Amino acid sequence: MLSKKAQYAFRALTVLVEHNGEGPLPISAIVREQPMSTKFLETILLELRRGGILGSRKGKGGGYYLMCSPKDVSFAQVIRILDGAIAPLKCVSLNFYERCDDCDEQDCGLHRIMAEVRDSKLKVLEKRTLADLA
Amino acid sequence: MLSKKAQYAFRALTVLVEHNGEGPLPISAIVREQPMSTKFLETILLELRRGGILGSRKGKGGGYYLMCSPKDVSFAQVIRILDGAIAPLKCVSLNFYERCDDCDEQDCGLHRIMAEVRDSKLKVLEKRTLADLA
DNA sequence: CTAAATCCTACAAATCCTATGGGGTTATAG
DNA sequence: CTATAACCCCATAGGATTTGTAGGATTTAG
Repeated sequence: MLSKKAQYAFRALTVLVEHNGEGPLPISAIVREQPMSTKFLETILLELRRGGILGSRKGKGGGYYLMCSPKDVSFAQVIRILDGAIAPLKCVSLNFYERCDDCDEQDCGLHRIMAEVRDSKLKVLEKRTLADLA
Repeated sequence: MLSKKAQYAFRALTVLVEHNGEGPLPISAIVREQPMSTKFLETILLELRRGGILGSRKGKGGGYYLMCSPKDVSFAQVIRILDGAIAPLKCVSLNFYERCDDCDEQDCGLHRIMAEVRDSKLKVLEKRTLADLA
């Protein structure tokens, strides 16, 4: 399940996509279009900035803006920044791999099938981009 | 992400599949093959029984057994019993639907794409069965 | 009757998610 | 230069969920 954080992120990104190219958009303006906790959104946008998806400008007239064209930011990127692994198990995650203590990974049926699930999710989440939010 | 509960469930089900047809298998025997907390597993097997996947027999010589042939129990069934929704959002869940307060569902980009993710997960999870665990 | 099992409910412990608070820093306008 | 608007950062509170445990009740075989 997507966390609230990721859900809010997509709502905020929708607004940023709509205003893409108009220069930095302050949090207050985002919240005006998509009502949510300003403070919580602040931490989310910060994470997206650290994740390289957003840029920011400080001070008066500042705000957040997309670093790339919407069509170049996949859903997978956004979800990984905010929720971490897309795979249903750490031991089949491409980006957040952790060894599994209980199975030998080569000969584990669960492992094999969860890798299939991972791939089928990624097929959608890497194809879909912020441009599809509109 | 799969919960520990679901992971333990699949490990236990693997054992039950291997011993399918041999009559009831007690928890103690399952734990001997797949080490884990006996008590925790007890609650898990109980849920699987209530979910209709397992049957049980009480008393001496009792234990748990599969209600159907392994090939007739999909991963989706197991996951729904233990973890609930497979969809990444309640508002696109087939079995655990809840209305979404923040979007109008018809015209929500996130909604649309998460439904795609749900479908791609289900395509794998409904096809794969306990028979694939071996 | 006794031992081996499941059944059931409540709860304890730990972790994670959600959200808030407060102060600090930076940049612009005037 | 000052006021103000805005992002930056961290700590933490509160709640929800997950994970695991305890203890007793019930059932069945021998």
